[in-house]
Amino acid sequence: MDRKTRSRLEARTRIIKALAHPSRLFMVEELARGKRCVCELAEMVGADISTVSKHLSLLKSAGVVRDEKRGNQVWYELRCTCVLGFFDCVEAVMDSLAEQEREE
Amino acid sequence: MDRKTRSRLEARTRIIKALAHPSRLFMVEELARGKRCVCELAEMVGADISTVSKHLSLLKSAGVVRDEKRGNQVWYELRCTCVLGFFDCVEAVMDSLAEQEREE
DNA sequence: TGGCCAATTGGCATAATAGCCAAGGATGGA
DNA sequence: TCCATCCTTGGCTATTATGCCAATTGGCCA
Repeated sequence: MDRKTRSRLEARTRIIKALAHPSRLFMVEELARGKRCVCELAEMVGADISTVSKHLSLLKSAGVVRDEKRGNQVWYELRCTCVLGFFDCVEAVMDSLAEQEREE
Repeated sequence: MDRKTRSRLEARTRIIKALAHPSRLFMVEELARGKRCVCELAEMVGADISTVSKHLSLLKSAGVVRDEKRGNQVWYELRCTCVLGFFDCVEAVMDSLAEQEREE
């Protein structure tokens, strides 16, 4: 694996890692329905606001979401709805895994 | 976030996490071209065989790949090619991120 | 049986993540 | 100006992930 390939894969990995957490998946699904502010998401996720803020910051730096300040609130929105396409595939893999386990 | 939702998201997370590593991405792309044995992949990735074996074991338990013993070798193959669809989306997110950075 | 090769597993050290509390910065209203 | 609210950041600990070496398993062949 040469340096160029590795660098390309690391860039992809940053985005995939950003999605690889239950709370972040939850927020992405929620943001697919519309903009939400941090305190709303924190309430829904059921974690400390600082934790949720860090999750959002991570999603933002990965390019998955975008933020917008309004007064003293910060609203987040999905930047790329194609991310939702991930989930269909993930479901397919899960079905495939279930099938595999039945085989054994 | 209720218990049922969390459990569903954790299941999805397992699969996404399995893809969230440069070497594993590399192997998935390589397996998209056809079956490969562990030593071939280890050679290509440029890591210790034991490391590659653990990566493959992780991908397998996530349901992304399947293995098949032939003599004293083990061949791996993609179980669900839809995983490749991830990458198109990832590219889109990366483009979107580049755009975001130009804006700022 | 003994030796070799492929692969997995155990063990360990290091690095990266996650989550909370506390502190700080910004905004809006009284 | 003072205070409350919203959010982010720093700091810390606990957990998890990574990658190597060493040891082990399993198959093949002489």
